[in-house]
Amino acid sequence: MNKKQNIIPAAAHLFADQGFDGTTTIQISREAGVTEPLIYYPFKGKDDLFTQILEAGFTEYFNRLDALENHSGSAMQQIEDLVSLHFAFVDEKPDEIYLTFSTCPAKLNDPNHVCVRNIKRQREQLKALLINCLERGVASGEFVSVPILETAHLIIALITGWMRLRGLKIDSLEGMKAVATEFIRRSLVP
Amino acid sequence: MNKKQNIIPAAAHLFADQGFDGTTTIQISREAGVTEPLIYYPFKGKDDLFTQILEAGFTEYFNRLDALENHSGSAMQQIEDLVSLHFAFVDEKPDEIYLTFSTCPAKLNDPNHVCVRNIKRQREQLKALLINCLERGVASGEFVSVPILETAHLIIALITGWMRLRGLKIDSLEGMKAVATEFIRRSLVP
Amino acid sequence: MNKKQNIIPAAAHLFADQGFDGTTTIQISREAGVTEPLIYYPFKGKDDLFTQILEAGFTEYFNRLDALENHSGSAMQQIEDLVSLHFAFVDEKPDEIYLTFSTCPAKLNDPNHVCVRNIKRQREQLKALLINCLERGVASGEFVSVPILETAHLIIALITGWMRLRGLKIDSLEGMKAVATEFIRRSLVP
Amino acid sequence: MNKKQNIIPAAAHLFADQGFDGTTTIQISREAGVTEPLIYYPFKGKDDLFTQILEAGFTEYFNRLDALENHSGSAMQQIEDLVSLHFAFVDEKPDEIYLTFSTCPAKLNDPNHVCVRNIKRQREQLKALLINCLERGVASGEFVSVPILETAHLIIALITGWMRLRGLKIDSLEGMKAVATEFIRRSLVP
DNA sequence: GATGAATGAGTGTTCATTCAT
DNA sequence: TATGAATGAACACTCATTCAT
Repeated sequence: MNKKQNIIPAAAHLFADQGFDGTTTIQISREAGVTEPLIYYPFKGKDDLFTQILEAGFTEYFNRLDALENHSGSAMQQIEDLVSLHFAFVDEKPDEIYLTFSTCPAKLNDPNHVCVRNIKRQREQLKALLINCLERGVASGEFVSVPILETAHLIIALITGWMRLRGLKIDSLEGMKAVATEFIRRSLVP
Repeated sequence: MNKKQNIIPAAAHLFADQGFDGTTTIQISREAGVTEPLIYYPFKGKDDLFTQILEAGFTEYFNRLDALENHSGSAMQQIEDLVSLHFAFVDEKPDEIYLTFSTCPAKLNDPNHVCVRNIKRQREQLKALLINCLERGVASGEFVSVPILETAHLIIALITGWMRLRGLKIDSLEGMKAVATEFIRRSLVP
Repeated sequence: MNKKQNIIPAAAHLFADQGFDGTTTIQISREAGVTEPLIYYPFKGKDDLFTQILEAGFTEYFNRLDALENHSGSAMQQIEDLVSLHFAFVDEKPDEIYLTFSTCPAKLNDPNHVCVRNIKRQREQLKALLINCLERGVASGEFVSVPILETAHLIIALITGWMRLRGLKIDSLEGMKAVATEFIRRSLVP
Repeated sequence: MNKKQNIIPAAAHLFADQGFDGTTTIQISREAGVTEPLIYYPFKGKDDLFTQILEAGFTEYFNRLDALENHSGSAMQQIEDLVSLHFAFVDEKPDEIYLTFSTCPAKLNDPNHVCVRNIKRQREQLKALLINCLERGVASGEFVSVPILETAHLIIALITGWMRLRGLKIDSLEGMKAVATEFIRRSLVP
C-alpha cells in the first residue's frame, strides 16, 4: 500500500505521454522505482492499473462537475465555471485529466468497461449541462440566439481541444482561462 | 487485382481508431482483405506504412493551407476559410486528417521523423497564419482588441478539438462549419 | 535452359560467400539478372539448386580424382598430383569447389541426401587414396616410416584447410602449389 | 536454478554444427532446456549471444597465443607449442574454438564487428608469429631454407584445416598432435 | 512484502514458393 | 517462357504476467 502511491503517478504520466499500448510495465516499474512484479500486488494487471487511474480521475472529475449542475448563477457564469473547472483541473493533474479525455485503448473498447462507460457519461453530462445552460441563456435573452446542440458541441470541442494540447505539453501558454472565457462570452452575450 | 490499394485506407482507419501501437499488422491485413506479408510488398514495414499515410495526408493538407496564405480577403474571411478548410477536410478524409492532427506514436518521436516534423510545421504554420490574421484584424478595427497569441491558440484548440471528435466518430453533427464560423465571428467582429 | 547458365554461377558464388541459409532466393535472382520465380523453372527449389551445383562440382571432382586412382607413378608423384588437382581446381572454380568441401546446410543433413553422401564419399575416397599411397611409399622405402592413417588425415587437413582459405578469399597467395608439394615431400621423402 | 549457464554451451554447439543462420533461437532454447524468451534475459539477442560466445573463445585463445609470443625455445619448439596449443584447445572446447576459426555470418560482416575484427587479428597474429619463427629458424640454420610467407600460410592452413575437421566431428582420431608436429619437423628441420 | 527467474501468447517481419496471367 | 502479385510457414523478439523463494 506504500509503493502504490509511487506507481499511479508514474503510470499516469507514461500512459498520457506514450499511450496505453506504447507503455510497457517495465517502464512503469522503472519510473516508479519499484520492481516489475510489484505492480501486481496492488493491481490485477496493466488494464486494472489503467482503469484505476482513470476511475480516480473520473471520480474527482464528476464530483466537480456535479457541483456545477445545481448552479444558481447566470448561464454565462455557469459556462465560465465549466471552463474554469477544466482549465484548473488540467493544470493540477495534467496526466489523469488528459487520460480522462483521450481515447480508450482499443482492447478496452467493450461498452461495459469503466473506461468507455465513463467517457460516454462524461460527454453526455457535459452536453446536457451545456444544452441546459444555452437554452436557459437564449430563453432569458442573456445569450444571443444560437443553435443549441451545435454550440454545445463546439464548446466541448474547444475545451477538450485545449485540454489535449495542454495535457500533451504541446501548448504551455498561461492565462488561457480568462482568454477562453472572454472569447466565449463575446460570442454568446449580446 | 491490385490489393495494395486496399491497404492504405484500411490501415488509416485502424490507426485512427486504435492508435499506432494498438493496431497490429494482422488486423490491417484482415481489414484490407489480404494476407499479412503482402503489406511488406509495397511498404517497408508498419512504420513506413504509417509514415506514408501521414505524408500523403500532410502533403494534401499543406497544399490547401498554403493556398490560404496569400489571402486577399478580410481577416474574418480568412479565418472563415481556415475553418472551412479543416471542417471540409475532416469530412472528406476523416482518418488521414485525424492522424495528421493526432499525436505521434512514442517510438516515432525522434525529431527528424516525418511525423514529428510535419506536426510541428503544421502547428507553426497555423499559429503564424492566425497571428497574422488576428493582428491585421485588430489593427484595422475589423476585430475587437484581443490578446493575439492566446486567441490564436484558442482557435487552434477549437479546430483541432473538433477534428478530433469528428475523426474519432464521437461527434457526427452536420452543419457545424457555419455554426463554428458564426461563433468565432461573433466573438471577434464588433 | 538459357538462363539456367546464369543462375548456377550466381548461386554458387553467393552460397560460397554467405552460406546456404544466409543466401536468399531474391539475392540469387538479382545476381543472375532474372526474376525470382524463374529460378523455379530449371530447379525444383533452393535445395535443388544447391544440390545441383554441388552435384556438378562433385561430378567433375570425382572424375578428376578417379583419374588419379590408377596411378602409375611413384607414391610422391601421386601425392603431388593430388595436391595439384585440388589447388588447380580451387583456382578454376573457387565457389563450386569451396562448397564441395564445406559443411552441409543443417536442413540437408539427412544421410541419404546427395550432399552428405558425396561429402562422405569424398572424404572416404581421399582417405583411401592417401592410405594406399602412403602404404606403398612406406613399404617401398620411398617414404620414411610414418603412421599411415594419421598422416593421411593430416594431408587432408592441409589440403582442405588451404582450399577453405582460398575459397573464402581469405588467402590469395599465388604459387602455393609448389610450396605445398615441397613441404610434403621434405616431410615424407627421406 | 540458473538456467542461463545452459544457454551458452547449447548455443555454441548448435552454431558450430549448423552455422549461425541455420540455428534458430527455439532450437537453442530446447537444447538448453529453457523457453525461448529466456535467451533474451542474459543476451540482447541472437547476434549478441553469438558475439559473446565468440568473444569468450577469442579472449581465452589470445591469452594462450600471447603466452607463446615471448618464447625462449628453439624455432621448432615454438612451432610445436603452437600446434599443441591449437590441438589441445580444440579438444577442450571444440565448439567455441571451431566458431573462432570459422567464417563470420554474412550479416555480421561489417568490419567493426567483434567477429570480423578478431578473426582478422587472429590471422595476422598467427601469420606474424609463424613468419618470425620461420625467419629465425632459417637464419640460424635450424630450418632448411623455405619461402617464409608461403610456408607460414601453409602451416596455418594445416592447423585450421585440422581444427575444422575436428570441430565438426568429421575427424575423431586421437594422437594427432604428435603426428602433426613430427610431420612439420621432418619438413623443416634438416 | 518483495524479487530474480521464467514463460505463454503474440508481434512485426522474412522467405521460399506458387499462382494468375 | 516469364513475371507481378500473393501466401504459408517460420523467425527473432517483446511483453504482460506468474512462480519459487
